Amino acid sequence: MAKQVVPEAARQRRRRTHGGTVLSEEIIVRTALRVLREHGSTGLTARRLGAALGADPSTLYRYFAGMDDLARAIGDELMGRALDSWTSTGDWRADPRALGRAIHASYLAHPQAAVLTASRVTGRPREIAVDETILGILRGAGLPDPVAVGVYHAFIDQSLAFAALDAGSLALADEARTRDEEMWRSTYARLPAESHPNIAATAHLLARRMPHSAFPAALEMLLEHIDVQLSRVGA
Amino acid sequence: MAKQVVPEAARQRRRRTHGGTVLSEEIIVRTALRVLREHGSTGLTARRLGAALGADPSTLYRYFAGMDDLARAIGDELMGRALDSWTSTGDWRADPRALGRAIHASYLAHPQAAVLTASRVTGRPREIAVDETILGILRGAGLPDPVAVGVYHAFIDQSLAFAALDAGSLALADEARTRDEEMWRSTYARLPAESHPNIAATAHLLARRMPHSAFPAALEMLLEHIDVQLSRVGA
DNA sequence: AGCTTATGCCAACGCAGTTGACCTTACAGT
DNA sequence: ACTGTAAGGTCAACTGCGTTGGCATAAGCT
Repeated sequence: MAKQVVPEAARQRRRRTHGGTVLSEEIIVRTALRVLREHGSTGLTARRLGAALGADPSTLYRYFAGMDDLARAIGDELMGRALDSWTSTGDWRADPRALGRAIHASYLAHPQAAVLTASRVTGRPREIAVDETILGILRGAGLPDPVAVGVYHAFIDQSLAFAALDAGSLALADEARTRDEEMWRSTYARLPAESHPNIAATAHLLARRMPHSAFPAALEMLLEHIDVQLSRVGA
Repeated sequence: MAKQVVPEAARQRRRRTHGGTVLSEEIIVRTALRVLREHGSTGLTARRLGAALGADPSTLYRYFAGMDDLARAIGDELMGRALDSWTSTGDWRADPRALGRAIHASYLAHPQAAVLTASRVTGRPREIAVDETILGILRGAGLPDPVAVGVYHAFIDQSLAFAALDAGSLALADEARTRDEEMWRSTYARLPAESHPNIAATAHLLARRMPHSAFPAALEMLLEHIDVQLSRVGA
């Protein structure tokens, strides 16, 4: 019966695996992060993870409903780490900036895992905690509820979306990544000025800018937007 | 020899498949889009696509280096459709708004395909055409080159990132999607006000806002940012 | 008409997720 | 301390995946 998954909190009888280790959701997720880092975003397989744990692949189905369920648990872990690394200062401008960067950084610390998970909203406890925190900051700053909800929505989706996109390029194999970065110097820089005048005119700027993330800039635009909204309300 | 892929332009001898159809890159990509729509973002397999084409799966390797190569071709097709559906008006504010929405809409018209491809930058011709167009709009509006490059970067990444994220929720199976949308009414709306006061206070607004995309709002923030930058330059 | 070879098909490889049957051992109740 | 129960481990096998090498055939050139 691989369909019945016992929740972590209700577990009591933990047997040893063939390899001698004692399993738990936490250990499995941590090991999965290691396997992902070592074998890439498509390298997390039940057999490989089982081998890394010293356990049979089918054992995983005692803890997760399937590989998809495991992936969501990994995403929840990254979101939790982001929130843990963040502390409130009470400043409405510094707080969302730091939290956004914490989320982005937490996912980018595990690019291969981020590729797997950042594109989905899980609705798990730690994600909800982040939501509550952001809404609290925005409402505390004085934004009317409808505006706060709109900004919150853009904030969380933007953070996750950029995390997924930036992780994608970061997760490329070394060879592929440098080839990707070189593209801006080779392909784009060599476009003739007649057919692509704007790219040609800014090629040197593009080569410097494109290998980095646009997330910080987008985040500042969001904060700027809050500024404008607050001045309209008259806070 | 499945490694030698003949470029589409150089093809001459087209044989009929067992099913009677005559193949081409375009037909394969179009059929792939159909298979993706019918079977989901993970449902595009060589065997299934072969069956849909009335051809042997291995035949695909005469046209693409592998399933990954096919995926990039699909992404290029979506980007091309976005650019084709857009026409310049000369207005620096209306043009990027319409182009951003065209990109977003083109990907969301094929959510399952977007999930597969929107997270990667291809550097293919049609993507380059979009880049050149945006840079032209921004520089034409009067932005200094460094600012224009920064805004362009945020614009293209934001469009792709949101396309990937929004496509993700749209690509969920019907059953899973409605369950996802209901989450904001059930799970979030039922959170106790003591532990989650901000979510509780705005639950009705969240339920209305969250099922929709935050991309339009983020796009407006970007346009707003251009406004501010232009006023600083003094245009 | 005949030659070349691009382009199709077939069979098979290793690996994937997943499941059902089966042990085995940790704990609860006495 | 003893024992019954079932959680939680293993094993073997299923289907389907991407991919490849060998082979057949028909399209187009001369």
